[in-house]
Amino acid sequence: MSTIHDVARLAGVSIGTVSRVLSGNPATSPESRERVREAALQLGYTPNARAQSLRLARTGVIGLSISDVRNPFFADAAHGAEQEALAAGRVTMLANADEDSAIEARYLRAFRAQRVDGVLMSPQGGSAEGARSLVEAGIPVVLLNRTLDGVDAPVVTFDVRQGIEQAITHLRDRGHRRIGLIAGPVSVSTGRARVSAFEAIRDELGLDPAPELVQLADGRRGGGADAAERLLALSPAPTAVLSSNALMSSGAFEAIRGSGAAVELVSFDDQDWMRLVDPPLSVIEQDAAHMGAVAMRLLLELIDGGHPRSVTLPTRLIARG
Amino acid sequence: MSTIHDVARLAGVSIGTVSRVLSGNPATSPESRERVREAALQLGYTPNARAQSLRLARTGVIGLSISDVRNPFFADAAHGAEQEALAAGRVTMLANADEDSAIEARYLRAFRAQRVDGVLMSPQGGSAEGARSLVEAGIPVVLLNRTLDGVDAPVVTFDVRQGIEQAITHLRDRGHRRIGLIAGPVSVSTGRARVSAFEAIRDELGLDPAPELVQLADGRRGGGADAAERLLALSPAPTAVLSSNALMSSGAFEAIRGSGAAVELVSFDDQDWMRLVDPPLSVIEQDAAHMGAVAMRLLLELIDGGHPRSVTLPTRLIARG
DNA sequence: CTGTTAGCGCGTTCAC
DNA sequence: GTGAACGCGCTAACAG
Repeated sequence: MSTIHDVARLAGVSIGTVSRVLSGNPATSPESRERVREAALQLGYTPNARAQSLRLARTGVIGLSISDVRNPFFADAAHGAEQEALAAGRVTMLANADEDSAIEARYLRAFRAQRVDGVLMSPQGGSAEGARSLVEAGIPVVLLNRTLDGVDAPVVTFDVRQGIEQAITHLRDRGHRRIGLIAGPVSVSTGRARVSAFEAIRDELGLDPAPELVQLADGRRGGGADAAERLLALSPAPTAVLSSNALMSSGAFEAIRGSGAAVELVSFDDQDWMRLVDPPLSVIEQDAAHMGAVAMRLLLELIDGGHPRSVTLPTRLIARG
Repeated sequence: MSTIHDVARLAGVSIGTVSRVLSGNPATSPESRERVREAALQLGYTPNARAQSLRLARTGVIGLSISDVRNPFFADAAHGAEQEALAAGRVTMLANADEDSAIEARYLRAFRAQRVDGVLMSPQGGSAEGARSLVEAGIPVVLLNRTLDGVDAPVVTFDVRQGIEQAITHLRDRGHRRIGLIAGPVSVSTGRARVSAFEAIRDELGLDPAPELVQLADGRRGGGADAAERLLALSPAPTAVLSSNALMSSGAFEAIRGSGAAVELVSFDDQDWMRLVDPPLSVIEQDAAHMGAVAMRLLLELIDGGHPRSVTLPTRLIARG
C-alpha cells in the first residue's frame, strides 16, 4: 500500500503539496495538481483513513447496530438508515447483535474504539450499559425502535398503543372476544409496552381478561410456534391471536394450521408471504425503512451539534381475508 | 475522550507502562497494574483503535460486502460469516451494496481506506474493478457465491449444475416436459451459470428446448412476477417453473396463483414461507450460513498468509407437495 | 521493571 | 505556491 510519501516522490513535490492537491485546497499550481493526480492514479493511492481521522475530528463512518439481520423488519430498517447516510455522504458499518447482548457489547466497544462519528442502534434487552457508556463517552447515539431507561438519547419508535388498538379493534369488529397475544421478550421495551397496551385496550373493550391469553416468547420463529401451541392448549382456546413480529408469526401460523383449529392470526410487520398463505394474514404495518431513515436523519443532526427530539411513527392496519 | 496520557497522569506512571499493562505485557509490576487499571476504569478509557492500527499491522476488523441485506439468502450468509469471525476474535463490518455497483464501489473504497484486515464480498454484476483493485492493493479478498473473471481470489460457491439437475430431474420425474426458468441477471456469474446448466440438462433429458422458456429477471420480487407472467403468456405455457432465488419466487408464486394456471413452482433457497403456502414449494436448498462460515474461514486463512483453495458446496433437493 | 523516544500516515501551520 | 516540521494516540525498541 502506497503512502503519501510515495506519491510525493513520484510527483517530485513535497507531501504537503500532495495533501493539498488531494484535499482540493486551492493553494496549488495547475502544474503540480496535474503531476500529483497522475502519480496518485499510477500508484493506485488511497489515503489511509485511519491516519487521516487521527488528525481530523471526523471519520465519515457511522456505526449501525441491529438486533437481527435475519429479521426482515431490521434488515429493512438498516437499509433505510443506510440510504439516508449515503445521501449525506457518509458510510455506515452494520453490526449484527443477533439478539445477544454480549455480541452487542462487543460491537459497541469496537465502534467506540474506532471512534465512529455516531451510532444508531436497536438495543438488546438486558442491560443499557453499552448504550450508556457510548453516550457518556460523548459519542452521538440514536435509539431505534426500542427505548432504554436512563439513556439520554433520542429514540425513534412506532406508536405501540395505536398498533395494538388497530389490531384488537379489528378483531373485535370481526366478532372475537377471546384474543391471545404472542408477545416479544419483556426484556426489551417494545415487548413490555405491547403487553400493557394489550391489557389496557382489551379491558377498555370489555374483552376476555384471562391472563393466560398473554404468552411471552423470544421473538424468534420457534418461540412463536411454542407460544401458539400454549394458546391452543387453553380451554377454551382463543379464537384470534395477535403476534408481535413476523418471525414469530411464521411459527405461529404453522402451529395453528397444524392443529386444524380455526384461529384467526394477526401480525405486526407486513411481509410478502403473509398475503400468499391461506388464509392471508391481516397485519399492523410498520414502515421499518422509514423508521431507519428518520433515525439516521436525527443522528446526523445530533452529530452536527443539533438537539433533535424523539419521534413516534404511526402504524397502519391492513385488513385481509 | 481520554487518551493514554490521561491515564498515565492519573496513575502516576508513564504512557509506556500504561500501554504495557493494558496489552497484558508481563513486564509490569503488580502495583502499577493495579493503579493503571484503576485509572483506566475511572476515566472510561478505550484505546483509540485508529491510532493503534497505525502502529500495528492489523485492525481486527473484516469488511463484509453483501449484495442485498434484504435478501434472506445473503442475510443468512452474512450471519454465518460473522459468527465465524467472532469466534476467531474478529469483528466484522457489514456493507450493503443493495445490488448496485456504485454503492458497492463506495463501500469497497471505504474498506480500503480503513485498511481492514480483509474483505469478504458477494460481488455485484457490472465490473470486477472494485474487487480487483482490492486484490492489487494487497488486501486479502474472498468471493462469496459469485465468481469474478480476472480476479485472483478464492471463491465459495454452490454447485450450480447439481442444483439445476436436482430441480429438473425432480420435475421430469413428476411428468413435466415443458419447464420454464426464471433466471437471475446475467451480469452476475451465478445467473449466467444457471442458464447454461439449465439448457444443458434440459437437452440431455430431452425436454422442450424452446428458448423463450428462459426468462431473465433482476433478482427482485417484482422481476420474478414479471418473468412469471411472460412465461404464463406463452402458448403453450410451461407446466413447471424453476425460479432462481427466494425473492423472485415470491413474486412468481403470486403471479401464478393470480392467473389460476396449474403451474408447478420450484425455487432455489429454502424459506419458511415456502412450506406455508398452498401448494408448498419444492426447493433446492443452499445452506447460506454455511457458505458464509466457510468463506470466512478461507479469508482468515488468507489473512494469516495461507493459500486456501476455492470451495464448491453441494445443494439439496427438498421435495414437497 | 520502567521512562523515553521514534515512527505509523496524514493535515496543517509557519516560514520562505 | 510550496517545503519543513509538528503532533494526532499509540506500540515497541532501547536504555537504564
